[in-house]
Amino acid sequence: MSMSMYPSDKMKMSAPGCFPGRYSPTYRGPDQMRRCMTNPSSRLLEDASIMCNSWSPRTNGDIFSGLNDGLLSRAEALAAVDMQKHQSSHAAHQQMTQQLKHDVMYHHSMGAPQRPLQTKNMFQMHGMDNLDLMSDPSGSMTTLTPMTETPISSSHHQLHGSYHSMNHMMSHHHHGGPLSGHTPGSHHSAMAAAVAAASLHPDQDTDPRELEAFAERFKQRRIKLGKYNCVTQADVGKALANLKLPGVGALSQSTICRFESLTLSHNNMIALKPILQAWLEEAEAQAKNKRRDPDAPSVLPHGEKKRKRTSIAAPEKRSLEAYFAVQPRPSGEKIAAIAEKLDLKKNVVRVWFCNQRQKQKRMKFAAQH
DNA sequence: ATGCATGAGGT
DNA sequence: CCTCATGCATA
Repeated sequence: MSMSMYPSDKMKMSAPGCFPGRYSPTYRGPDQMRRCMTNPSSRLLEDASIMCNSWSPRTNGDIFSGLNDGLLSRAEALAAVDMQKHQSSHAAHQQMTQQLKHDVMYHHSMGAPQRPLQTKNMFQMHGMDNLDLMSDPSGSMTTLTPMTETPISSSHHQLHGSYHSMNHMMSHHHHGGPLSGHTPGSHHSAMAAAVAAASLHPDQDTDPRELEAFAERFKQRRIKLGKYNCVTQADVGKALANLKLPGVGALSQSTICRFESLTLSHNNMIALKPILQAWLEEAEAQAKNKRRDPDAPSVLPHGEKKRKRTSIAAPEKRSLEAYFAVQPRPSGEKIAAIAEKLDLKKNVVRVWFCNQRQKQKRMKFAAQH
């Protein structure tokens, strides 16, 4: 691997045609605008007590400890402040707002085994590993332009991360800091030129600014490509499977969108960049001489159980944020207490905290770069 | 564009 | 039970 300042993080790959892709054929999304109005909720005070009760001493004096610059953090801080203010005055009349707790969710019988193309990295940012794709002799880059449904046999490939705990100093940082070095234990990657080329300049690839610039360029060029056809984020995701890069399968619209908007973790951005870059180059090349035919109908397969998304109401959400500001990682018991208090399922609360942490991490990183 | 969820790999 | 990469569903 080119640089492994981090243990792990290889792209695990195996058989090429991997990846069961399942896309919602229904997607076609217009977008919406920002929303969310706030409603007052006096439940905050009570909520606070959950956290305040047996609380670890360290967070006492300063509820801001551990918080930082993220926008989210600021919001949380405000929530925490608000809640403290009320703590004394308080008038907690809980409205048991419990809108129907929509915790409904039929569990879909997963129809698609998803095999994440995961770069198993860990450790906080600083990480800058790249995936190292192995070469693929058959590297026939075939159609990758927006096409429709590719009958990808859902063969999973089990990728696995072999970690090598290497020295991972956190040098690098900022643009310009040529870090390089890295004895590439990696070898043979003489495949997709773009990918290979990309890995030559780790610095540039890991530099937040470079990533940002690339994401922007990517978006513009992606849109240009479509012109009359319109290459959507979903198209790109699907097309990736056609770019037969080892270990690289399709991705969802969500991921492409997040890449473009830089809402992925730093490591994730780094891992995806070479792949998207390879696609972009190939797509533009194809666009030159070819023209894509209007695909075939993919139509939605069958009626499987649809997963229902739980929706946490604004008041509850604010309470959660307040708790989070005080303790981002509540214990199982606390989670249970919070869940009960808010009349939410414990798992919903647990997941909310997990997601909140991921989000906060991204924001912290973004804020410092 | 994003919120909530799943799953793999770890601890 | 966590973190991470991702995805489905939805606003």
